[in-house]
Amino acid sequence: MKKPVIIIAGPTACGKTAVSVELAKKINGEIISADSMQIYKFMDIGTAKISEEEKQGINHYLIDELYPDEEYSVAIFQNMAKRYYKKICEKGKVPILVGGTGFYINAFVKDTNFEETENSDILRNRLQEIADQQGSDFLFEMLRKCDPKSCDTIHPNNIKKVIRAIEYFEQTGRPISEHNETEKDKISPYNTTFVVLNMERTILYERINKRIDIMLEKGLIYEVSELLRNYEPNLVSMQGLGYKEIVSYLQGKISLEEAVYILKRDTRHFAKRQITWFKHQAKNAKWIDMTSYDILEAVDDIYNFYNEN
RNA sequence: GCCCAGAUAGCUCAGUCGGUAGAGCAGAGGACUGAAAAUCCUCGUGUCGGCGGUUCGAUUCCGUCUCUGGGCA
Repeated sequence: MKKPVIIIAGPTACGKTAVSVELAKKINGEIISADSMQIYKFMDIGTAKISEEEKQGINHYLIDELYPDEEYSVAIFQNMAKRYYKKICEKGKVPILVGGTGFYINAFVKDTNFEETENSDILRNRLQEIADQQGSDFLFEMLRKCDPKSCDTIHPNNIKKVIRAIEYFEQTGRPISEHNETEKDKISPYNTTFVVLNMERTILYERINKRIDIMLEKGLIYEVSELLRNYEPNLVSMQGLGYKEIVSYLQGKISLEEAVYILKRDTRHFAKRQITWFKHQAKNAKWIDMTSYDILEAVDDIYNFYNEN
């Protein structure tokens, strides 16, 4: 029999946090965060991280576990999430995976196979240099030599994807297209109750704009300036929404007004990309429209859906 | 009141030596399998301010009106 897991996904600012805590209270659950940014300590306001009071005594994992200069990735997430999943089950509690990073959720649900490889920054940098100097098309032709099949699915301009494909081949001797093929149609080892929270687009965008205004009031600028005292602005963590824009402002590259405009706009774009991902990836998920829905109404829906499974 | 400059896509603007128009941004859709809050792809018809005139034909030239900037009184 497959092990159960409840997944609460959805775009940023749609109410995942509040719903998940209420659900956890109701079913004796614990929460694993599937969020690529809330893992970092000291990054609280910009990531809209749940506060201690908001947790209401519910255990949360994969929040505040790494320092901003530590590496985090799907593979690391998956590893840690699996460990916490087991731990929660052993306690006799229900594991709830909550977050907006769809890529991570997929990796957990399908138990995607990530092989152990050593850090390859040198190779990545070398390939990036080739792209910068000889052009992205040149790099793309390099990919064609080792993995022609990937050239059908990766766009030549998508340098990050091209680099990863070449890197994969260099490290494993096999094309990544082959790997993707086998992992793609994998059947989940879990019995998933997959819920996607969503909202009428214009309302969601209003909530995003408002949430950013509140972040500013709470001291986002101070949070970022404090981070800059100990961490480099080029860290992956500092590329998060709310951080890179405020860094640009603090460095005098743009005005505060511009920074806020860009932050709101890019967060809206991000939400849209999240929705696109779940539409395509979260098959047999139950979508709940939160536009005029109460948190407890949503919790009831999820509870019923969970019991049907 | 007078003079000057504008009025074109949701916004900022380009352009048509007269043959009904196009960029950026916004917005929409999509991809993604070890950077994912990342990265990348696709999508542009709108009384060209109103009304007249010239013309085969006006968004483009002329007149006039309205509105918005700026200047002079």
